[in-house]
Amino acid sequence: MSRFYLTTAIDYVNSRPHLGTAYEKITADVIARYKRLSGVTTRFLMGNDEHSQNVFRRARELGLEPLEYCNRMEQEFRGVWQALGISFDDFIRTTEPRHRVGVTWMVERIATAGDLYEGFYEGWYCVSCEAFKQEKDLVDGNCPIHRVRPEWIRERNHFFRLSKYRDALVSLFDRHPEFLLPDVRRNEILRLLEGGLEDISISRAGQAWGIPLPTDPSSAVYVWFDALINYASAVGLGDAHDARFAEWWPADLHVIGKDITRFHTVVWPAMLMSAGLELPRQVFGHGWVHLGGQKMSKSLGTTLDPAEVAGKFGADPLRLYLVKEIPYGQDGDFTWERYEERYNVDLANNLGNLVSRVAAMVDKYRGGRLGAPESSPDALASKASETVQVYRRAMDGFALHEAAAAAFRLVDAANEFIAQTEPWALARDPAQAGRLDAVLSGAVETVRIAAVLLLPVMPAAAAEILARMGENRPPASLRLDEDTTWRVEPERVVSKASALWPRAE
RNA sequence: GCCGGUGUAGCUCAGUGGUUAGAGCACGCGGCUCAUAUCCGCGGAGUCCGGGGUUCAAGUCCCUGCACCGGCACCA
Repeated sequence: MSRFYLTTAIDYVNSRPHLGTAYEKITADVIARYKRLSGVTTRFLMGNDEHSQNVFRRARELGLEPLEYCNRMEQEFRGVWQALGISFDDFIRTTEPRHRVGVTWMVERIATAGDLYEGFYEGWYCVSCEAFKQEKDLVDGNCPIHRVRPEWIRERNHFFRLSKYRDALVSLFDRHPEFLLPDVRRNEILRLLEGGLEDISISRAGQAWGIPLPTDPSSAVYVWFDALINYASAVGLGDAHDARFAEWWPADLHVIGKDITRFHTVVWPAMLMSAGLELPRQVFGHGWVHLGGQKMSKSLGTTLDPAEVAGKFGADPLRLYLVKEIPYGQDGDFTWERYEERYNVDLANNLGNLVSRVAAMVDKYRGGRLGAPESSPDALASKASETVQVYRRAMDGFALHEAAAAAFRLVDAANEFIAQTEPWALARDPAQAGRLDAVLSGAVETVRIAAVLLLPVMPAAAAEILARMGENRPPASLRLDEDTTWRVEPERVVSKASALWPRAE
């Protein structure tokens, strides 16, 4: 029995999720739903990253205990994900005991392997920020936020022997070109590896907010070293006899933003190698969603609340836009103008209107009930079958945008078919009754197949369309193989209802 | 600075060395009336960033210039 374990990056909780964060979860959700539709046992993990000094500071600003603050933020995040129809199976928080167990185990294993040593981390430290600053981030030698000169601090902490794993990583990329997609990200990492690796510090001294380093409890595990481990701790890392870990590790796919590729394809595999664990099979670094050509930035206030966007036309139109209009792996752009355009074209005019006209004709000419057609439109049936092929190939290669576009070409084919066969003319001629049944059945069947293909992208809308087309099984029980095969039903009950997506002006 | 990417219709973008370079939107014309003023068909529209080169043949390959974007290790 095949299984698929996929994850997204866990999110800092110092502010509510923005559209870019939502983009990652939506595309991962499309992949998860596609796998389930394909009959693959799927586990989809998401979560929150809570051990950050920014989170600690934010909580204090609000006069809250950090954990109390994180509890509130968890509800905020879960609320947004629910509104967007994200079908995660598990949600991990890095403050959970199961994560602490995993991190502790991992650090101990790495230490046992001889890959942990004490050293000194040096850098510019801004007392007001309580954080180290990069040289390049300083403005005239001062902290850009507090406008004060940071102190040069030398802090004793613990290093991970990342450099030791350079050759093994080069070999990994060599043997598994598919390990990191898209290719542009892979090339960047290969160049980084060519330049050699330095060991990295994985602890911070004297921080109370974090997981204590097992080998030196006065230090905390640095936040991102802590964070990466969530993928494994969520399935029971830390207990060799945990059945869930044996079942689900390694992950099949980490979906992440392109900015954190290095952590996932260099540091994380090295950590796993050191600990003697299997490596994730694949990492996909998606691009950014820009706003009107501008990079989204919290500090510049150029962010967009996904709940606000979903509030306009619903979650499914937003999901469709992000999936279909942005080639997966590249950067994309969101503007309200373009969003409204795509809503009107794809949903109001094409898919929505198609559902309306088909249902209306079955209602008007056949009282909502279609008998067995004497024949089936072969051209349309082969178009459907060809579309399914294209769709599957695209989805399997993470070309989510092409898969969505393929489904909409089938919608176009149905509209074209109706224009050519003119059911309204057939309805006027009693001698053409059999032909009318065949035409209407063919149209309904095409809409049904298109809706099955759209289930991963627009789960709620596709389910509604299926119900209107007379599909009475629950969407979760449908399977891509059998349920996208052209059918000739002895009877179809089609329901007419209000417009799915009224045109926006 | 080094490395990489992008530049194609008014807009957003496709385009394996091989007829007359395509799609969607926008625009114009025609058709239909089942449908959410929707749908279907036809059409106008391009110095494929500039310059050189390879080739029987270049939007596509090579060199070069310009413009914009990204990456360059403790930024999830």
